[in-house]
Amino acid sequence: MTKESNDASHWRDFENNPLSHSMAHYLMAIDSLRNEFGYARSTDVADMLGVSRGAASMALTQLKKRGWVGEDHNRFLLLTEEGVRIASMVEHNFIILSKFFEEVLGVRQDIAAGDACKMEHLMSNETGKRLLWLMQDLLSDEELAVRVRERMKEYGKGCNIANVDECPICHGAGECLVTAEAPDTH
Amino acid sequence: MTKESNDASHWRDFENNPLSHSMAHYLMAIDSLRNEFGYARSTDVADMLGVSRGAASMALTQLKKRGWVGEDHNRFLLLTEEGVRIASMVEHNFIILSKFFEEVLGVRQDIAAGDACKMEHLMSNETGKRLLWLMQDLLSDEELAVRVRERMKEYGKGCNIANVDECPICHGAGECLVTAEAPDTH
DNA sequence: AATAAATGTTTACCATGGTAAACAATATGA
DNA sequence: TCATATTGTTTACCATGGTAAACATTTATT
Repeated sequence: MTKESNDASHWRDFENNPLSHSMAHYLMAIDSLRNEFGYARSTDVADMLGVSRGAASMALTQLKKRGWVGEDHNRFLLLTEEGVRIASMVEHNFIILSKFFEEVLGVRQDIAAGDACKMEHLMSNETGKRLLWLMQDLLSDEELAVRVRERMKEYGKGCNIANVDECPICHGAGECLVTAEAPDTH
Repeated sequence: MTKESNDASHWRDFENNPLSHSMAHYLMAIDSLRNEFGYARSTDVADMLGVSRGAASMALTQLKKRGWVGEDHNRFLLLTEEGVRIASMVEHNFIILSKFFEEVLGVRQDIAAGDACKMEHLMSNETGKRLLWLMQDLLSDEELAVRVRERMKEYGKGCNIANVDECPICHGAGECLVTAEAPDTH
């Protein structure tokens, strides 16, 4: 294996993701505003997202060009069919991820929501649907679900793996985060 | 609730993440090169990541300023203690996520790896450690693990939830992705 | 209808993180 | 040693996605 073949081709899929985090939130803001107030204007979107009217104006121009946003007969913003599909997927991914982190893994609510918000637009539909499929069981009252949740309750103040060799992931090879403190960067 | 209070304050944590996707991969490239060849130079990093030497030069200057990268007595690139910690966490997160997607959820290997690569630097240590804790069980041969994996095998060609009302997440409210096709954007 | 307020757009700017190309500094080999 | 390669850095540029401020347009209100 040459060093070039290692990683070069795929790591930049992140920046080439067809849907940016920013665009996802513009779409969801329109969806949310229309559900709550029945209409959405550029300024409302800007206020909801906490950006300037100029930023919203330019972003919405892009979204219209991509065919994800349109206007209704009153010139209010409207998601196209495709726009609705994308916004729905991201919203669904957020709910799936945050519920999984919070209700299955037992992560603190704000951390769970923060992590989910960052990842929501990056999880593929395939992964999202399978995670949902699993959670149908894990959030039920059946024995399997109860035992998984019981197991997570044993996760104490920190991870109780005392020895790095016990890590089922790295098997003690190299640096292991099981016992490590979180860096300042997270 | 005003519309402003909704979402404005947190969705931009994504772009304010102290560790960018790009920076994470520069750190991991140095780690990987040193493990494989015993040294890492700017050009090697550029080749491994498939970017120009100029881009690598500028990125590495930033990483040195942040105190995550240094040079050894031969002027070869070196991760600082903090750099190692960050690179390790991201690498660990990648392994945890891709194993979870592939071996627990049954996602196709390339999709699992792609999703994990995009999310690796965004998952908090808290969430990562708890997911690892859960996977210690789910990847074992114990009854609980076997039953979870059996359950995932029942996930057929698609999600078999025929009716949106059956979705345990949205309970039929609004657009539901359970039965939806993946948009082109993923 | 005239004025004022609200809304929307454009412009010049910022930062990140790429490129290509010019240039500078090191190695290396005849 | 001297010429050539390799390695590293800088520069001018690109795109995304923000800001503030100027400007234009639309909607109310008197």
